[in-house]
Amino acid sequence: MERIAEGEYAVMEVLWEEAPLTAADVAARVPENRGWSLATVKTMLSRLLAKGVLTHEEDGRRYLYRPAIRREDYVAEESGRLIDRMFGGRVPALVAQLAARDKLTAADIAEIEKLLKELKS
Amino acid sequence: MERIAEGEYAVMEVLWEEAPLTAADVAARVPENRGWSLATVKTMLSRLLAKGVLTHEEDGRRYLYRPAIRREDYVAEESGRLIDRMFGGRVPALVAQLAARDKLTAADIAEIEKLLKELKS
DNA sequence: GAGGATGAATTACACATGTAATCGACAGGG
DNA sequence: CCCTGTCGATTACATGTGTAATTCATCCTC
Repeated sequence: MERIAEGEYAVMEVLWEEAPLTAADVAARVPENRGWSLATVKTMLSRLLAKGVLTHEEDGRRYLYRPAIRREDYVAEESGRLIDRMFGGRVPALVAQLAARDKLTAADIAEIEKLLKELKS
Repeated sequence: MERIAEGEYAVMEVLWEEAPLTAADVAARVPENRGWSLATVKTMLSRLLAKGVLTHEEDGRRYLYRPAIRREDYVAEESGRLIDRMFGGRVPALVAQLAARDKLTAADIAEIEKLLKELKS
């Protein structure tokens, strides 16, 4: 699957949240803190189309954009890539790292334990 | 902290494994499948120096390179970044994702549970 | 029907990255 | 002492990315 750059990912998030949308709609929904102009968003949309991760259908003079890939699939791929690169593919190594950095709250721990318990059943 | 590109990261891995090293040593230790020339490795080293994530000391006419940042720190930052972007900062969401994708072996699960149990004590 | 708003497409440009080649200095072998 | 190999430094160049401006067509409003 094509890589999606960080900025482009923000556009994908918008469309995973709600689709189809026009370019203007997407621009309106992109997080404020990006500070993007409509032109910038349109560039992103073109590039995402070129990468094949978006599709568009004509709606009069405009396009309606929608994702061509599923969020879960992309997220799974990226997570896997990071775990492979940084943790030798070992998920426990990632969890150990998070633990060592105090990234796990008591609630997180409880939730993960519950998840794992259900997994085993 | 400065971002480290994927290729550059491979060079950092070498130096985290063993340091200090000369440029030639690093090149010799970079994974084969990269297929990099010595020149390429030297470019990487320069860029990593410029980013401040490596230091070098003179050794006669050569340099000896060594990491200026700790692997754990960098890995922690990158993991955090991914978890923030893709899972809204929620580690359990990441674990759930991995579970749903069958990325967790029984051994992984057992190991993680052990880890979490120790954490609580 | 003319002019402004709005769409997508095209072009722009700087910085990052992958992937080197080349250059000038110098050290060591003959 | 000169040649050759080796060093780091400089330069190169294509592609990706962030961030638009410009262009050209078209629709809507007055």
